[in-house]
Amino acid sequence: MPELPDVAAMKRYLDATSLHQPIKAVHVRDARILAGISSQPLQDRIQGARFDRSHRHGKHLFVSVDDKGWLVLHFGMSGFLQYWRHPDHSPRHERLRFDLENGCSLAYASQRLLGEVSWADDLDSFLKRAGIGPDVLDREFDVQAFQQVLSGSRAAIKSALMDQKRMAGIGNVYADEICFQAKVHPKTPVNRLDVQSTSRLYTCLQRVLENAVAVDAQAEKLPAGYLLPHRRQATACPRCGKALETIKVSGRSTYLCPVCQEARA
DNA sequence: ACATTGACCTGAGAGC
DNA sequence: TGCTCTCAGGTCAATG
Repeated sequence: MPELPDVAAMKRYLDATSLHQPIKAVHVRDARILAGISSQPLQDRIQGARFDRSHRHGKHLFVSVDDKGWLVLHFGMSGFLQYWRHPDHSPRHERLRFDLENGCSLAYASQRLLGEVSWADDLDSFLKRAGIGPDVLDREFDVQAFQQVLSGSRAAIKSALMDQKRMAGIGNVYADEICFQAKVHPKTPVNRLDVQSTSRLYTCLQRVLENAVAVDAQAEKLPAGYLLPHRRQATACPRCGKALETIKVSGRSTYLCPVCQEARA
């Protein structure tokens, strides 16, 4: 689930529920989720403090803790946040829980443990050290920046879109959507894209992600004509009605319309 | 440089 | 019901 729009929705959720409350207790329910910090130091830093504000970059959510540093949340394939009031509503795969002063709790849950929770003293150095590229919805990530991070690549465009070192935020599902909207075959090598296709990809990237953020990443609320809600049913192309195709690109399941996204390479 | 594969984990769902 | 197999929206390392 958690690509840029999903993480943006979780940021909104966290901001609306959990900021400015003193944190009474921190429960590490499964320490395997922690990376680069162990339970005790994490508890020491957070217990008694408050979450000030949050910041999203790509698929990472950073939560400022009393301006002393950042709790870093990455959700892997199956992570999410849940906030609740009554004690028996904790989510199934709760890995980390914060009990707030107001009696409510915020949990980081993750079935598959593929994400990780860590700590950063400074955002920029964290991102730099992790090699994470620019956030694709950052103002500064304009079409020139997009061309720049693609230049010299011979990779399949879908793989390049998903490469967090080039640009951060796009995952398997939205990469498919962007290619579909731009009418580009996901396997097209980057160096064989013409100027029009590249700029169309950029425009679609922005529009798709902004639309998804606007509806909190709820697939059923996306505009008509999107591919995403039809995943897994492998039905008909929402644009031309022809049968959708399922292939592998860099080992990942890929949905496309072979008519609308005709391969030219 | 790039694709592929397997690993990391834990299920859900399909097929038998 | 229960078993086995495949698949899942992320990323990393090893290999060709």
